[in-house]
Amino acid sequence: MKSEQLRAVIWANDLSEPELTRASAGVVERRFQKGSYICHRGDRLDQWTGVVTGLVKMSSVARNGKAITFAGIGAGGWFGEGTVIKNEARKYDLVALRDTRLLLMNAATFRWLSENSLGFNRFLVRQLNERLAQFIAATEYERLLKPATRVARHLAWLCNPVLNPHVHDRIEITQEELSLLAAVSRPVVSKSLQTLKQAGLIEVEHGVIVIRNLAGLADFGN
DNA sequence: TCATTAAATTGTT
DNA sequence: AACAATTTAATGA
Repeated sequence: MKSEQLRAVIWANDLSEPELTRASAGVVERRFQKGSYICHRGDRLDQWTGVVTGLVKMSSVARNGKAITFAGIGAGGWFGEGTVIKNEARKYDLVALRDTRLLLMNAATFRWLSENSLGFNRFLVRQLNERLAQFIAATEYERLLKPATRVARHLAWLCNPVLNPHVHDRIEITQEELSLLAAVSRPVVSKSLQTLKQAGLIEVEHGVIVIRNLAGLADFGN
């Protein structure tokens, strides 16, 4: 991939010119159709992955057969550093919820950057810290039974400026996609969105949700 | 550019 | 899960 294309990526700002050149040599773009698996749990997809456009769901299947969603990754988000760093199999499924363009960085390039680029490591620490905060919040939210609260949290996470920097206050997501993320039925999403709208936190358009009050969303139900 | 049609999305039963 | 209503996207004049 050309280094000019990589400049649009959030961590490119943290890299020096030679580092950026090196990085771009190890990155390729791939497209995934709506509904297709990017990888299954147990695969050895040892590539660091970024979302250019689209929406990816990280999920797993529990022993009782129920699907558990960990997180949705939107435009500008990067994931998979854990499997690359530890060189182990994926611990979750990755599904494209809509047509998605991904950037894949091979493991050798990732390791070179983490060993040579201070800026790259700064980015990684910031990202890991933010994700840790999100997962801690997720353990708490499992006990929250109110559907509107679950939907609100997922919307707030999708808007997280550190994890999904290119998602701003306008999320292109259908209620069906949101129901897949929040693990509730689509009618419940429909009702929940109306509740959140009445609370003045969001605006609902067709295939689009506009965030009016991000802090309020993250805090909804508390 | 505008009208017609097909497809997607939403809200409700 | 299935329905009707609404909006967008696609097609062709």
